[in-house]
Amino acid sequence: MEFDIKEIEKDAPLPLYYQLKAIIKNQIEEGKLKPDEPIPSERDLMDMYNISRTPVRQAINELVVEGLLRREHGKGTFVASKKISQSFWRI
Amino acid sequence: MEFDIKEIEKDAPLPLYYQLKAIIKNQIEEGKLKPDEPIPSERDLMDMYNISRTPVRQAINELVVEGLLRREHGKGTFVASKKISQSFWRI
Amino acid sequence: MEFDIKEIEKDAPLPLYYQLKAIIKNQIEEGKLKPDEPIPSERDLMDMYNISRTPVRQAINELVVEGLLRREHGKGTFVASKKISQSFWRI
Amino acid sequence: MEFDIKEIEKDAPLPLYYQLKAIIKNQIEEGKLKPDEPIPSERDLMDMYNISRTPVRQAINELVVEGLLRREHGKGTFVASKKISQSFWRI
DNA sequence: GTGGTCTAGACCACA
DNA sequence: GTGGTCTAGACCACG
Repeated sequence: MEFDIKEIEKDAPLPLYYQLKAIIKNQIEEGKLKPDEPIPSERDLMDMYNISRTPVRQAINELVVEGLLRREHGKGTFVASKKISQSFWRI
Repeated sequence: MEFDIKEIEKDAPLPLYYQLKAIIKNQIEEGKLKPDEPIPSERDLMDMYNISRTPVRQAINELVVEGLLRREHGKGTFVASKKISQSFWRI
Repeated sequence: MEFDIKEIEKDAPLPLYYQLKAIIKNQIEEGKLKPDEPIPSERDLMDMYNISRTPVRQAINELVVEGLLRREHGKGTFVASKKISQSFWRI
Repeated sequence: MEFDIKEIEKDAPLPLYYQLKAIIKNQIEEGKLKPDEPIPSERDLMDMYNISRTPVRQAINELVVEGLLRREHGKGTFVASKKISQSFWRI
């Protein structure tokens, strides 16, 4: 698993969660995060970007809803296996 | 000893331990588990419901506190003998 | 709030949670922790004693059952307000 | 970590724990198990040799006393780091 | 950023 | 071979 810690701009006009969401989404689409691989834990993301829990969870939540990520309680958050379900629900 | 393996819903809004607690409680109250009979071991409950030991122990713990179960180290967990103690502690 | 970080002995015959429970209990009874004051967070206690969350929670759980502590989700764990409830439940 | 599952003879005149102890000792001395490496868990050893918990623990206990193994609660049992302590205590 | 729940293990103490 | 304790994490629900 690779995870680039690109920058988040705290003064940017874009919400923190939105920037983080874009970063994660990018890494999935670029293939740096592969299906069924774990992404960094919520706590790690908080520390990596020095942001609080709220934007981290909002970013992940939306990516889960969009079908790009899958959470497993007590285990972690993973890149979704297939993009089928994603496009299915997006209709 | 009979023990029905009703279903636990992993996506339910109710915690796993709470669902398991309700199942055990139910079987005691329906008389499927009788006083002084053993319930399945913690490891068996883990396997039966495909859950981890933590929710199993929490379910049992609470039923012990409520006076419905009694643990015996090295021997097992049993349905409490009388309901007297139970109602006694309930005020 | 004062909290003395007395020692926990990892090789002691007493379980870690039991030692921690005694430490907290002591400080309440000595008045170093006063009613409605918060005790250190679970994660702080983990760090202070270099132990895992399990014994920390077990120590606190038992003190809650004994009426010495009160938890507030999202806020913290506090010394119980009165000792009345405590002795009440003790019979 | 390598661990050869040599045979244990259940009908042998030697106690099970003694045979297991010899097997583990052998693998440490042959260097198949290296310092600070974990040995198989107690449960795994039970399953590997189809023996009960008692001989497994007795074998490990004695190797701990002899300074060849070191236990870490909740983590595992490891080959001792140095043989110094071992010979030290053996005097 | 707390407490609440859970995973997936391990060793320990008691029959 | 049970229940008891512990490790080292994770995500969840609530401020």
